[in-house]
Parts: sequence; C-alpha cells; structure tokens
Amino acid sequence: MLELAILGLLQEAPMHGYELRKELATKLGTIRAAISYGTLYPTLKRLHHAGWITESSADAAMIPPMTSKRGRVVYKITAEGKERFADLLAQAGPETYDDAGFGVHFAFFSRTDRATRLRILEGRRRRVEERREGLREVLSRATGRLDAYTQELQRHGLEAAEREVRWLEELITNERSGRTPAGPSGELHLPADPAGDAPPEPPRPHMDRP
Amino acid sequence: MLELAILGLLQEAPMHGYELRKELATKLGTIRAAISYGTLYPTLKRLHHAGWITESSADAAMIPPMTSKRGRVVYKITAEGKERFADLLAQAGPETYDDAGFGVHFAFFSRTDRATRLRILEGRRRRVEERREGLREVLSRATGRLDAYTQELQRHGLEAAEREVRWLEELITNERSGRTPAGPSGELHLPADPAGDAPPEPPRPHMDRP
DNA sequence: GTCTCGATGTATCGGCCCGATACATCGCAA
DNA sequence: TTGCGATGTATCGGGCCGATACATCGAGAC
Repeated sequence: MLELAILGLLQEAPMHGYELRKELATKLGTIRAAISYGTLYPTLKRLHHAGWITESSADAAMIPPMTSKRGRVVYKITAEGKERFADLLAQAGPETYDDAGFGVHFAFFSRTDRATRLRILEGRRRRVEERREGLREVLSRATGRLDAYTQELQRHGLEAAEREVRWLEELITNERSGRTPAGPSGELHLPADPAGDAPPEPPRPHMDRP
Repeated sequence: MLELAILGLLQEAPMHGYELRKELATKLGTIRAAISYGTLYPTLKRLHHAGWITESSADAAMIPPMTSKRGRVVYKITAEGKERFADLLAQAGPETYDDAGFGVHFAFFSRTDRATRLRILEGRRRRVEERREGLREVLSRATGRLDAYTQELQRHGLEAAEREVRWLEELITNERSGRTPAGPSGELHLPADPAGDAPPEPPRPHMDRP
C-alpha cells in the first residue's frame, strides 16, 4: 500500500524521505497519522532495488521548493516506476477494499479513470456492507450475551458503517452522472496538479452535507 | 493488544484457538474483522511461555458448550494471567488510544473501574480531537493544493472524527453521572457475565440516538 | 454404503509496518 | 557560544497479516 502512495507522490515531484513523510501525512491524514521511518526507508530501499525509483545523493542542483540546505538523498520516480504506479492504480485486489488500501486508492482518484473509480467504490461498498451486516447480526443476537459496553461499541461501529455506505452511494451516483466530489460548502476544486493522462473531469458537482 | 483480548476472553471460559478466534471476531467486530491464525497461535504460544495461560491437550473431560468432538488444545488462564490482565486493563500507554487499542479496552469496560474508564475515554477523546484539528488545518489550507477527491476524503474523515468526539463526550458525561451505555432504543443491558470484581453499575441510562 | 464437501482445528512462513532508538547537521535565539 | 528544535537518514525487534498446508469429523449426495 505504501508503495502505491510513494510512487504517486514521487510522480508529482522528486523528494527526500522527510518531505515524503510529511506529504504522506497530509494526503493520507485520514488513513494513518504519519508513516513511520522504520517503514519508509526500507520501502524506499525496496522500490529502489526494484528499479521503480532512483536515489540521487544530491548536493548540486537542488530543487528550489525547500529551504534547500544540504539535503541528503533525493528520490525520483523512473519510467518503470510510472508504469508500476499505473498498474497498481488500475488493478484491485482484496486489499484494495480495506481501510488503508481504499484510502490510498481514493487519494489518487484524480489520476484514475472513471471505470476503475467505480469498480473500487463498489468493491469498497460491498466490503463495508458485509461488515455492516455482520454487526447487525451480532447486535440482534446480542441481548444478554454481550455486556452494555460491548454492545455500545458495536452500535457505534454499525452507525459508522451505515454512514460510510451512504457516503459511498453518493460518490457512486456522482461518478455515474459524471460529477466530481465537492468541497465542504459545495464548491468544486479541480485538481491543481498538471497530471498528464488524467480522466476528463466534467464540472458542476453537487454533494449536500448530511 | 491481542494479548489483552485473549486474556480477557479466557477469563470468561477456557477455549481452544478456533473458538477464541470466533469470540474475538464478535467481540471486536468493530475493530478488526477476524484475527489471523498467523497471529493467534504465535501469541498463544507467547502467553503460554510467559506463564499467563496453560495449554492442556484435552481429550477427556471436555467442556460441554461445543459439539465437543475430539478437541485439540484447550487454553486456560492462570492466576498470573489474571493479574496480568488486570494490569493491562488498568495501565494506559499511548497505544491505548489508537483505534485498535481503544476498541479492545472499551470492549472490557464492564471489568474496568470507573476511574480508569474515564481516563481512557478522555485520552481517546484527546487523540481524536488532535486528529480532527489536523484535518481541519489541512482542509482550510487545501484550496488549490489538494484535488477534489483528496479533499473529499479528508472531509469524510473530519466528519467521522467530529462524530466520534461527540460520542465520547456523551459516554464521558454518562460515566460522570454514574450511568451505563444504552442499547439502540435506549434500553439498558447490564453485563450478563458474572464478572467478580466489576464496578458498581447503577441503573438508569440515557443515550439518545443522533 | 461410501464419498466428497464444508466446518472444525492447529500450525508455519514471508513480509509489511510500527515504535524506539541512534546519529548528524543547520539556523536561530538566549 | 551554546544549546535547542527542526531537519534528515537509518536500523532493530516485534506484532500482525495473508497464504498455505495438513488433519479430522458430520452430513448430505449418489
């Protein structure tokens, strides 16, 4: 999962580990608070070994954005890495539908074609529906078998699942009718990055707050 | 985290691995769908090695509940295991407040004293509030920097965080006024298990559905 | 009658990811 | 000038997961 996220971010710009971690945190803030270095560096090493990224021990020719300093290692995606990213984006296994997997895929939806978006949204919906049914099952049989706190936990989980299903339904409806999700007050924010082969993003969204 | 859950379940009754996994799944259904055997058996081995549980290769004197058969290994908690469970229940580190840790602790709240319950609920609330603030921060600075999908993801995450904080507030209020959580329609379900040293559970709950 | 199939049941292996920890450098303010 | 907080790279032990393998039992299919 991290692999996909890293490749996706490096596709926007080369970075070193520290930046990567921060970008990861803001882009995937919903999924995991911040990626651990104990995960990040080994993963980068793995990606490098596989040939998806390069590690340039940069000193000259710094990228302007940061305060520059004497940065250490700058990671850059390769052509094969871009292919790999596209593959990972398009193909959806079971792990695509758990919390983390879905979150990462969703975060890169603006680089995903509509058909894949729909496939993933529907897969995720199915997954959450199963979870929801499981919780309903347990709760219906629970009276006397589970204590009040455990029941309350399940009830809260059930509510979250129902809410997510509704959210997914809205997103699916919007996708089918060619809309894009809306910001908090209903305005549209088109992707700011000049991603090359992105799908056509028709304007005019709509998504009312519950 | 699993250690706490296993000890807690074995305190109710001896079981073998298969049953343990099923009980774990229903009790912690909100947290993780089902524990993997690749986690369960090594953990059981670890607990056995530490002396918290015993592994009896049972054949005679089966416990009545299940269809019995020729069960393999029955796990049983030891006196030291019960002490360990009490310790784990009472002490709260940082991992007590993440999703999994909080869920497990909460699931055993009926065996926890009120002071600890309050401490854990407040710690969790603090954690979720931090997450919520982080998301608000990102969303407020996001216009133009994040594409529509990423923003929608954050928005949904923010809403979930706000909702959980509200939920926690209610629980904390109820704890302070000596109530116990309520079922879906407001009825009270006292713990069914005859847990020995459980805290006094005054009646009359109240918790309205949003 | 027997045979296959699904539920029960125990166990290992490779791999991802985390938290703790250890360093080293840079800019700035006391 | 010294020391502190942000930046930055890296490793290690350990928890947990998914895939896999294997064995037994009860029941319905044929």
